[in-house]
Amino acid sequence: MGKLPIVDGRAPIHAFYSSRSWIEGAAVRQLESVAAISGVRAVAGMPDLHPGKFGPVGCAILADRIHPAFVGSDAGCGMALFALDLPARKLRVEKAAERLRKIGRPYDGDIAGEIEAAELPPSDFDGALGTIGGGNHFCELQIVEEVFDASFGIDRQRAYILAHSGSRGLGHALLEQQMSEGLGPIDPASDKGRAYLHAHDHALRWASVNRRLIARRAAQALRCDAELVCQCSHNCVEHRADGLLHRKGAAPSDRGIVVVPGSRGALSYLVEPLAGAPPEALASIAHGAGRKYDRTSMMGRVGATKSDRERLTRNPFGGQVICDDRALLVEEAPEAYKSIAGVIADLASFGLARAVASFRPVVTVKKVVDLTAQKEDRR
DNA sequence: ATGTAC
Repeated sequence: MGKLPIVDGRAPIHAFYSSRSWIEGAAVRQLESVAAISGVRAVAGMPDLHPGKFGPVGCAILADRIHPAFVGSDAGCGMALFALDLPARKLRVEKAAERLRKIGRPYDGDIAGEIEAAELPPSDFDGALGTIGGGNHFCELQIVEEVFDASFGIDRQRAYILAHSGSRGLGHALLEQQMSEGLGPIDPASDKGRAYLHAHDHALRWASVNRRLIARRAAQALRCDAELVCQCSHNCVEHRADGLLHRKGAAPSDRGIVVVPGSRGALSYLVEPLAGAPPEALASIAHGAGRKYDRTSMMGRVGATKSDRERLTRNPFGGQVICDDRALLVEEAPEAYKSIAGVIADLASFGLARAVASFRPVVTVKKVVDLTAQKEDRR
């Protein structure tokens, strides 16, 4: 974060992680820098905390004004879980992977119709609707590993889709605009504040529609239907009675069940946030495993030979990874992430959430390079 | 993170 002014003293930082969650010193320093910013009222660090470009990821920040940097470049990014009417026992990994490959290509359906049906205003970035994007985004076919609480209707006979994506170019343009204006805090009652919140809300709705369309495309590819189980954003800001609550890589704990995914080589957990959670957690929980190692160090850690790449396209459960981008395949290797079991154990021991069910990855779709389209482009 | 800077 660099040097930041300390004006009113420092806001309280509450950490909801133990030593088992591999918290880097750099991430804690970023948290302290945030707490020292004038007008910041409280900071909560989650067990998936790790350093980010504009500040810590895996935290909630309560402030007197809007800080676009705390929302980051992908407002609305989040998780959505869907149940498929597809029997888990009928799944064949190779066949499913072959069918799911097509969702890595641009959506060739009626985007304008989707935008209209969702009552979204048209935008310059609608061409990306229904696509996964890059970075840590994915669409994963999963089966149930274990059900801890049957009352939420998780059915071990069914297959599931987990979509992690965001607002694509829309959120990026929103932060770019703020950066060009100095990236300072904004009074929510000002014209600028209202304009930011309006664009932010648009990005959140767009991202939610995007995740639903990704899941629908996946279901169509698998010749079945998808039914929403839960969805939420983990990059956002909301106006509350006690201030502006920013979540940067933190899921809400006041809107029902939440998926906390592990890496593509680990289980994902559906959790129930607990009503009796301490208020210092700022109505938030962890949003995933959290990065353990930065992207640039991963090539040296996992190797770059053909056999290294082959290993990276499979997961420890016998599942497959679809990722044509070699660098991304390495950067997002399971080894780059913390233990999701440790994150879930921390959430439980601090009284923030309890596990409802766990899921195992069968096929993870990342970036697909369409060779036929490339050839056509060259002509 | 990015219809991805040069």
